[in-house]
Amino acid sequence: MAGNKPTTIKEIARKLKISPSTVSRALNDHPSIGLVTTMRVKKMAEEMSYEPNQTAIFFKQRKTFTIGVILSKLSEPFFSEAISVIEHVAEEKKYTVLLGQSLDDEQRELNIVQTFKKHRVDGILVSLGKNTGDTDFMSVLAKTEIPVVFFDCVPDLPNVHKVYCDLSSGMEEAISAFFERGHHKIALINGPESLLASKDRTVAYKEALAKYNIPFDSNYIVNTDLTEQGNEDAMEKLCSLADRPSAVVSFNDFVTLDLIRYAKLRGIVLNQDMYFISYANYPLWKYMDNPPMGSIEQYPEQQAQRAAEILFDCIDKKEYVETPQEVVFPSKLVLK
Amino acid sequence: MAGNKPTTIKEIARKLKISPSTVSRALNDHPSIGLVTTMRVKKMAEEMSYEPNQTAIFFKQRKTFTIGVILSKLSEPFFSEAISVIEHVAEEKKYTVLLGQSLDDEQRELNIVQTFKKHRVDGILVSLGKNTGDTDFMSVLAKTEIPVVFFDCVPDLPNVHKVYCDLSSGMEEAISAFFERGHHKIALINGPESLLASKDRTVAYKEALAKYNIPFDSNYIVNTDLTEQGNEDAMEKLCSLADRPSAVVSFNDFVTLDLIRYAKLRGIVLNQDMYFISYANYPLWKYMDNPPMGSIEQYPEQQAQRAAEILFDCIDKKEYVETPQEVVFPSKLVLK
DNA sequence: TTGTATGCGTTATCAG
DNA sequence: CTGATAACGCATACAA
Repeated sequence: MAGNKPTTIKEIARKLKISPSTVSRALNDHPSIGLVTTMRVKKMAEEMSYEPNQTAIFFKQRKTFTIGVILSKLSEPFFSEAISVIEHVAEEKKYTVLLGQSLDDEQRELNIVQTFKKHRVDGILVSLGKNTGDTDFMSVLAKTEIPVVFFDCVPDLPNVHKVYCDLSSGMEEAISAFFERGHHKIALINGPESLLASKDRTVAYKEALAKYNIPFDSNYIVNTDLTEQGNEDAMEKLCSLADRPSAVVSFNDFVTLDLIRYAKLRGIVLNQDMYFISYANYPLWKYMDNPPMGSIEQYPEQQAQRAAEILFDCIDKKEYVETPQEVVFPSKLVLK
Repeated sequence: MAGNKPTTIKEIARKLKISPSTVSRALNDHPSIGLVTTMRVKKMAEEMSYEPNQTAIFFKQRKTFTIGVILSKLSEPFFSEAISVIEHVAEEKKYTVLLGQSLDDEQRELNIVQTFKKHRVDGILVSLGKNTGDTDFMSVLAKTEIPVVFFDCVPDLPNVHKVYCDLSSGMEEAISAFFERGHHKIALINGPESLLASKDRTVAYKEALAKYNIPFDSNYIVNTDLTEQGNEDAMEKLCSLADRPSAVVSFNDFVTLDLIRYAKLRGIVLNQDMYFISYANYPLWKYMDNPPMGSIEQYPEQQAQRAAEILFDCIDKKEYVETPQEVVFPSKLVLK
C-alpha cells in the first residue's frame, strides 16, 4: 500500500531523456516512431508501472468509453440477462457499463440520466420504468447529444431508436393454444393500465380473441398493480365471476406465481380447473412440480444484443443509424 | 438533435464580460463573489444551458465519483439484491456504480480490475469469483492505491477489508434441526473443493456433526462443480450409497433445485425419504408446493450495506479504516 | 524520426 | 470582490 503517485508520461520522458510526445506516440504505437525507441519506452513504462490516466484521456478525447444502462431492476431475470449481454458487447468494444436501476420510479430515472450526462457517457441504453410517462424523461434526453437506444419498455414515439418484443404474436399463440384445447372463457390479468406494455397486451388480447371468434367480455380483463396483494385481488375478481374463466393470460411469470398460489388457496386445481400462460418465460418453471401451461418468451438477450449493437453503431457514427432504428422481435409461446 | 457543442465556463464569461474564474466561483457559490454577479452568472448559465464538464473536473480533482463493483453474476438473487443496496448507498454519496460481472472467470475478473483502474474509480467492492485463486487477483489489486472492500466471497488474507457471512452458525442450526428430527445420516453436497466457501462449509459441517456426536463419514461429503450435471452426479453418488443419507445440507438453493428434481426422478420423496437444507434463502421456495425443509439466510443487503459504508469511509479517509475491517454476520437457518 | 507548442475545461493561487 | 495565470496528463498539429 505504498503512497506512490502514479507515473506520468512526462516522468518516463525525463528518465529516457526524450520528449513526452515521443513517449505518448510510442505508447500508442504511432508508426512514425522508431522501433527501438518504442521498445525502450514500453520497457520503461513497464518498469515504472505506468498506467495511462484515463481521466485525462477522457477529457482530451471527449470520450469516456462508458455507456450507461437504465433499467427497472436487476432482480428481474429479464434484466439481469439483458445486462449480461450488454456488458459482454461493451467489453468487446472496450467499453465499461455504468449502472442505473430506476426501480420503476420516474424521478429516479431522471436523476440517473442527469448523472449519466454529467459523467459524459458515450451512449445510453434504456428500458423505461413501468410507470414512466414518456414526456419528461424524453425531453431531458432530447436535449442531449448522447445517443440513446431504448429496449424492451420503449416509448411510443417516432424518431428514437428502439428494440422491443412484439407482444401480440405471443398472445396470439397463447389464445390459439387455449382455444385448441377447448377453452373459450379466456381472461387477461394485465398490469397497470397506464403502462404501454399493458395497453399492448390488451390490444393483442382483443385481436386474438376476434381471430378465434371468441366474444370479448370486459369482465375478463382485470388489472393488477403488480404487487402481491394486487395480483391476489385480480385473481379474486376473476374467481368470483359467475362465469369463471378456465384460462388466463397473465402479465408475466411473477404475477402468475402469485395467481397460482392464490388459486390453490381457493381450492382451484392448476391445469385442471384453470390454465395459465404468462409473459417472460423465466427459468423457474422447470423446477415446479406443476408448472403453468406455458410462458411467452421475450428474448432479453437478443433485445439487449441488438440494442447494444445499434448504440455502438451510433457512437461510431455508422451511417445507417442516422434514421431511427426500430427492431421488433416476435414473442413466442413456450409450452411447459 | 442540434449539433451544439456544450457550453463552457469561458463562453459564459465572454458573454458576461467577466473572467472565467469569477464564473467558476459564482457557479460554486464561492462566498467572495458578490450576490449580483452570482445571480447574473447563474442566470446566464441557465440560459445557455450550461452543464459542467465532469470529465474535466474528474481530471482536475483526481476523483471520479465512481465506484466499481465486481461480482460473479447478477442472475444470482444474492448479487442482484446486493447491488441494489450498493447502488442506493452510492447514490446517497453522489457516486455512480460501474459494473463488472466476473462470471466466476478469474481472467475476466482481472480484466475488470484493470478496466476499473483505468477508469480511475475511487473505490472497488469485490465479491470474488467462485474459482478465483487469491494470489493473482490480490497482487494486481495490491499494486493500487484504490481502496478495496471485499464482501461475501472474501479472500483468506489479513490486511484487507472484508464483510462476509459466517457459514458455520447456519450449518450448526441446520444440523441441529436435522438432529432434533431424528436424522443421523446427514450428508453435505458441497461446491468445488478449491473454493473457500466450500472449505468453510466442510469445516462447519464437521464441527456441527461433532457437536451432536454424529460420527463423520467421508462418503457423506460429495462435491459438485455447480453445473446441473454436477449437481445430479453428486446426488446420484449419495443415492447409490449403501447407507443412504436421510438429510442433506447443500451448497446453495440453486443446487438444491437440481437435487430435488433429480431425487424425484429416482423416486425419492422429498421431506419423507430425504430432507434438504441449503444456503441462500432465495425467495423461490415460497412458491413451491413442496419446499425443502429450510434455507440458510446470508443477508446480502446487510453485507452490501456494510461493505459499501466501509468503502466510502475509506474514500473519505475516515480514521478507523486505517486498520483492516472485518465484519462477520452470522448466517441463520430459516425453516420453510 | 523526433521535439515544441498548444489546448481540452476547470479550479486554485496569487495579485490587484 | 475580481482577474490573470498556471496546472492537471495527455495527444496532436506543426516544426525541424
